[in-house]
Amino acid sequence: MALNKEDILQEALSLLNESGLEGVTLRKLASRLGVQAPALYWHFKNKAVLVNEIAEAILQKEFAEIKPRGEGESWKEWLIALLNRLRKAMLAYTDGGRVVAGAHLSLTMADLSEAAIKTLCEAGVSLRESRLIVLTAVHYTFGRVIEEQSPPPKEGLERFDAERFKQDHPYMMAGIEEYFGSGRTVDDLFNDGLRLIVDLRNAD
Amino acid sequence: MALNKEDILQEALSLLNESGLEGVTLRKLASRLGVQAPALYWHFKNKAVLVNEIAEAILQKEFAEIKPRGEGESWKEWLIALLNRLRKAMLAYTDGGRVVAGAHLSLTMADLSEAAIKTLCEAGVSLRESRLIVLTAVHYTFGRVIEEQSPPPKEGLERFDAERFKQDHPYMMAGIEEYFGSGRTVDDLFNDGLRLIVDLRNAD
DNA sequence: CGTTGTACTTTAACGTTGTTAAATTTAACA
DNA sequence: TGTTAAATTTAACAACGTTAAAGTACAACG
Repeated sequence: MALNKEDILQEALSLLNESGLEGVTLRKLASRLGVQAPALYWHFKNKAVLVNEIAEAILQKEFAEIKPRGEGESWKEWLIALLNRLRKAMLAYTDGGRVVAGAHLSLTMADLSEAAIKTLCEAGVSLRESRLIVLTAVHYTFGRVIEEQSPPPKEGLERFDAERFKQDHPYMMAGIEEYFGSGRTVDDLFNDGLRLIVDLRNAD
Repeated sequence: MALNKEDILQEALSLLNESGLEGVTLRKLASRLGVQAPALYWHFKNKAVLVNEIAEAILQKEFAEIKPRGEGESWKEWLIALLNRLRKAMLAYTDGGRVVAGAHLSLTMADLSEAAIKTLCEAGVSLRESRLIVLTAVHYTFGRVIEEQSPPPKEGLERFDAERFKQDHPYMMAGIEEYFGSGRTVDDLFNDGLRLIVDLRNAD
């Protein structure tokens, strides 16, 4: 019963979720599949392409098909929904942001960008602005998710004077308190930023 | 003549530029410093904190001091200039984006964010919007630089049908041609995106 | 002068990683 | 059955981060 690319990727995904990107090791992955590490080299030429395919698999779970814009839906709402799905796809796996953003040459990302630019154009936005908005929103989403998935402050990593920090960054602290104190979440924060980019400044 | 943190970081920076992040190995770094690898452990508790300090050093080269807003300068221009410096700092080193974005708990980044939010507030922007704009712009910059520093398509990495790709992504291709064909650069693209975020939609 | 102690480095080793070469098993088909 | 291609194993390599222990330098102190 020969191994199969789909199964390998499936197991790689759950290993990723359990151990993080650094934990995805060829031997661990092989062992879970009941096989020796070098066997994987028959299916992937090296680890880098394995990771690339993991990224593709992550995206594919959410973007098997890309919903076209609905009737009563503005292109802005549509684009925001699309990028929420992109974020969700990456957040679904440990280090998903780093994995996906680091994967160059992703077909799914290309299809997604193509669909987005096309949708904006067909809604009357110029080609240049369509591309600009989509690229900006995508990169924002990458940067944002990578930050969200950064490891927690690592309790006690060298002595870090929290009191001193607060004192030196009053605006940051006040801003955090003001924002989350009013019941908003990190999802809201992501979408508020997105709305800046698509120029939906005072909506919802 | 004992080693010294500054010298180690300086050498680490040049090694980073020559070999990329994966090339920054404790043995290579030690060898350049005329020392054995374990010697570095007296100065850094492990490689992770070494890399964190490398990130800090990268930022510090550009942000030893943060220029306050000038007289005739709008907060939008000021913020855009600041983020251009941030991008420049990261682009100055191989994998600088990944290194800096991956470094959590960077004091320089915190100071930078604090200064930015403060500057916007003092220019009359609300605390919430100041924070929102700054966070969004910073994450956009991270995502963008990481993408810019992604390794070149790796000539011939598995068979990749460029012709097919162009055919399947006409809007992307047209958008690229339209943009760069008119003499614009990647720096322009970065700034055009930035202007979306700070709401400077039709200015140059 | 000799001793003690702290700052810094080396030597030696461990376990783990990605990867390759070669031998070997498994499956498919004539 | 015999042959060929597909798939995996065994064995090994160099390189990695990291630790423990020993060693060196040098200042301070009695």
